[in-house]
Amino acid sequence: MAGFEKDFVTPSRPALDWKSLSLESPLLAVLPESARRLTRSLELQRESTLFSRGDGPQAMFFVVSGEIRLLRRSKAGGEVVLQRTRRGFLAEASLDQSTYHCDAVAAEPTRLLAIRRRAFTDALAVRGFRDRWIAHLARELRKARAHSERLSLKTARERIVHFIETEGEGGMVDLNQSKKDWASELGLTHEALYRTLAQMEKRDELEVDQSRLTLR
Amino acid sequence: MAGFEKDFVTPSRPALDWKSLSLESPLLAVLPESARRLTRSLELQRESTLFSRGDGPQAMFFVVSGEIRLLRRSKAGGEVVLQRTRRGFLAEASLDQSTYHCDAVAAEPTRLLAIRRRAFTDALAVRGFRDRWIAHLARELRKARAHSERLSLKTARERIVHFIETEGEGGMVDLNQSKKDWASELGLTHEALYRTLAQMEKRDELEVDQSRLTLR
DNA sequence: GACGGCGTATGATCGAGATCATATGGCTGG
DNA sequence: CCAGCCATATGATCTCGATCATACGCCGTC
Repeated sequence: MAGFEKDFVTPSRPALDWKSLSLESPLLAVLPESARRLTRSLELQRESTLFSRGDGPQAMFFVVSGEIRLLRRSKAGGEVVLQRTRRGFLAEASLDQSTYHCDAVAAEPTRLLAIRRRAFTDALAVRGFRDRWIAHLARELRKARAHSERLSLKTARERIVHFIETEGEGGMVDLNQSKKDWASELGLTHEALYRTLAQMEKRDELEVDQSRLTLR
Repeated sequence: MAGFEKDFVTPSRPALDWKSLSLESPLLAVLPESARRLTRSLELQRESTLFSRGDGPQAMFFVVSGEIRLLRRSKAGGEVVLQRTRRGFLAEASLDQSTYHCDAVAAEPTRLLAIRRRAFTDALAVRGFRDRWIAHLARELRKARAHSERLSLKTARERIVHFIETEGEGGMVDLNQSKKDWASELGLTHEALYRTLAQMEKRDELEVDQSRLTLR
């Protein structure tokens, strides 16, 4: 755990900037002061381990930048990615597990917040925070299920349309990521995405203006 | 809403069998008595609508049998499935929405429970139930994310391995569904699944014994 | 006991996307 | 200012899974 325990007993450290963190996530904005006091920032290098299977969860993590992957390694040496998190809470389900069931590894240099577990569960006793946490989980769940449904569509065109219909407003979305990243979110290679976008544009099914996509 | 409102004011109806419902879901097992009293059973025919976009949520639904699909219809007539639910809570995120953002339609004859919304949110104030609801959401979220991750794998073989590694125990799973249903969960046609299983078995990568799959 | 429906299984063919390759423009850091 | 990196973009080829077809065995029904 990379000397993680020590961080909480170290008396004083550079104060976190909760103003700007609040912009990262509405949930951080309402995190009670008592929990904020027991929150620390940490940085991980590429490939370094945040926690391992069997560890007891000590904290709730929030990825500020970079990427954490949850993975399960089989004896055969194969590894399977359970989840990738780039910005957002990590392993929300770990709160009520006595040990982690997977490993967490930084896929690139990553900055995250660690909210002491006990402080976080105490925060959940606070009505306002708890309600938002429930709402957060429910929203993430809806998003994840829509994502699954999208990935089970077979053609690039269908996935694109599904994305615009579900993530957009009245047949229009503004991508807030590169097309390359979008391609991987859609479970496609970037080549396939570029091609399909070009084709749909030629057929007048879609209008592409930078990162703004409009369905016809 | 299929005369749904009326159900709650009708004074007495055949009592629900909470014993057997509790076996369906551990959450139903701990649903407080006050909420149980405001729970009704309903049956929907194939193609009939449970609720429509713009309706205010009146209840939390639990699908007992059959299938409900949440879908968004575009003006162009295209429809996009956001989620399919066969057994389990439906649209957990609807609790804190003032109106539904999608339609809900029965894909086949479906039996479900409707827990009056107010009764459900009141139940969430009860500590024991709330904690379990949070745990439920977190677990479903983990499952949904693992599912997405699996669907973003490109080959049938990889998806099968991912499934066994994540859903199974020590490289072994017991499917509790037909291979055909499993194929659709994996985002494959059943033909592709049968073929890949046969191939993996021939190569001694996998042992298939009825619904029991063991990875080597 | 015949029939129909469904899950299981495999063969043949086709096509969409993966893969590999190449090119261009923009941004950044030395 | 140039070199290098990355997102964008498109061409050529190949592969895996989708699709269509056929068959078998099980089970419940009439």
